[in-house]
Amino acid sequence: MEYRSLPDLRNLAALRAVVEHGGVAEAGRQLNIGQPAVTKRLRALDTCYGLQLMQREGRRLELTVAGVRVYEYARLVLDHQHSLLDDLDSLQVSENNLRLEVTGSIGEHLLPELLLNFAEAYPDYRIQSRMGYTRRIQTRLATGLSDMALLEQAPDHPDILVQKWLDDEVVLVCGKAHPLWGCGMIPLAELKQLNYVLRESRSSMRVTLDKALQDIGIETLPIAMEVGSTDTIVEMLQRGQHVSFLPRFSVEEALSTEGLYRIKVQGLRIHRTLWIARTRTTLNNVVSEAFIQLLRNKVG
Amino acid sequence: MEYRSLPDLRNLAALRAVVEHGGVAEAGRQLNIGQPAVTKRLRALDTCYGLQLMQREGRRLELTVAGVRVYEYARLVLDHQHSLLDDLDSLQVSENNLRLEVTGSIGEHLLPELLLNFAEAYPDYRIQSRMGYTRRIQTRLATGLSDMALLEQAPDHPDILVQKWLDDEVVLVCGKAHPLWGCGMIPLAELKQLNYVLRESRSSMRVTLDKALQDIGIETLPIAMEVGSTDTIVEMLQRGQHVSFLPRFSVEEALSTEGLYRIKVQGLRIHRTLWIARTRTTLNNVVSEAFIQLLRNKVG
DNA sequence: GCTTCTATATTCCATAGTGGAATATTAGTA
DNA sequence: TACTAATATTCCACTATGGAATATAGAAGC
Repeated sequence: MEYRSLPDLRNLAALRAVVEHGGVAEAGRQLNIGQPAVTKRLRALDTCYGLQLMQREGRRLELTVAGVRVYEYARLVLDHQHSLLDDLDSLQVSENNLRLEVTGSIGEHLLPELLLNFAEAYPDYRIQSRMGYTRRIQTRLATGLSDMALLEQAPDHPDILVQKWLDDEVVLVCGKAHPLWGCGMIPLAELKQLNYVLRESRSSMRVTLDKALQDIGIETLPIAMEVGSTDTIVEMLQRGQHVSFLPRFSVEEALSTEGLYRIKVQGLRIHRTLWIARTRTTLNNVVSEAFIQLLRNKVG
Repeated sequence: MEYRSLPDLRNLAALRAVVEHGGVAEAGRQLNIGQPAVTKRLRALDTCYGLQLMQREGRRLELTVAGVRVYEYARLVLDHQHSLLDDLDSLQVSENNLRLEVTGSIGEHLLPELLLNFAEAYPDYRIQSRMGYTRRIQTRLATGLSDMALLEQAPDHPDILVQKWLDDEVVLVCGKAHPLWGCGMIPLAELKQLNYVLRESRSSMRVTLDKALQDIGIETLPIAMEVGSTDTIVEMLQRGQHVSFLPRFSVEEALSTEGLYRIKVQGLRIHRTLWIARTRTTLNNVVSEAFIQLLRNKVG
């Protein structure tokens, strides 16, 4: 490779900043360097690639066609550098630290209390938690970037150990303004009459739901919208236009404070399991033992 | 972004070289710098990421866990830099230059002669050609990285104009050692008795072939192997174990020199079209006009 | 046209970083 | 213990970097 002609990453960062902040001076401010330094970095990039990457359009600088390519490269590289740092951070394994990953719904609705309880019970141990998609979490477990995960789907990977955690249920709910509020039990056939807002179709909850519905012969529901967050769906249900299927644990609170109503459906009961997944490396880890202890007690 | 703490790309290149050439001294040789310089670059990377990336195992340097991540990042970044340079090269549009892309089979069997003829007829014009997969070619056309393409499949994109070029045919062939050499016509039903080596299933030829076979009620053939290159397949056919379906234009020569034999099949004739695709920007381009002229004449 | 305003480009300089030559250090090996 | 084949360190000439001050270019007002 043309070692001597490699661009300087700070040149690329400068280009990116100029593009994204709309000017050399502002870019300099963002990068904590002066305006002349930024100008010189743009020059250096031009020279490095042998092309003009930006040109003045009036008093503003615009990317040239080549500039666009380089800018995209800059973004790619800098974004990856960012997530590299993140990954390296996750590699800092320590004896008293557990790197935990959870799915979005679990992170929103179950994790906060768990972490508080844990911190109280084991003040010397630390849990480093983050949310992510099931897929990504699996990868991170498998590649040693995390120690343990709480999931809505059991991963199937030779290096990942799974155990059951909680029984959950997918329930049909509506808001106070909906005609079915307080309706009691409805027949199965009525499901097709309703108007749905659901989590996106690749979420674990949807996988369970779609399979369960298919089992009882319902192939499609009238879905008005697919949304990425449970809380947003709960918001939308308040309007009274729609109903939704949601995991029970995530709406427990709304149900008890009467923010949502659970519509029972004759002959429909969708059970599922929440899972604890971990890597072999955590088998003798004290923090993970303590945390699993706590996970089990909270339910017992 | 942490502008001041960005790694130097040459540090990453050094890391990569050390890993891939198995030593600091050899890496230095590859990069045309001395061994001390390489060592210092490794040091600098360690400092930059705050972690040791390689450590001595005996007299050899091995990547640490963190080192593996950084090495992967280095590869990503440097490889993309490489293809960025390639792309920038393709942006060098000029009046007398045509950036042409062709699929593998066309590039191997039809292009060489076309280019020779063109160079002779229009010594002042230049054609810059490259081979690629249909998918990638379409993208490059659409994003302005190339001007024209010769394809086995017509792209469906609003900015890409297509016109028919040649009629082609997909034919069944075998080598001299095969029992069917010189057999004349065989019945359709015998197709399932043969043993096939075909182009990979996502190639344009296969798309045509699979569709045609399906139309006459043949869902699957006994495929012994899928191979990425027509020439390799022709090699393999010489062994006499297998037969193959191949585009006629790519075996024309082998058929006439008796390197291959075409097995006719009763009631099976698979026609298809080869296409000329180009972007709107080439509409007034002199080189593209001349080239299309030539493409049409060669066929008449 | 002339001035003013705002943004980018240039120049000059102190300083930090780079690569090479020579040399020290380390781990394996006879 | 001496030898060998690696990597690490040191020192130095040289280049590149960023800041302060200053020049220049385009837009807008008069």
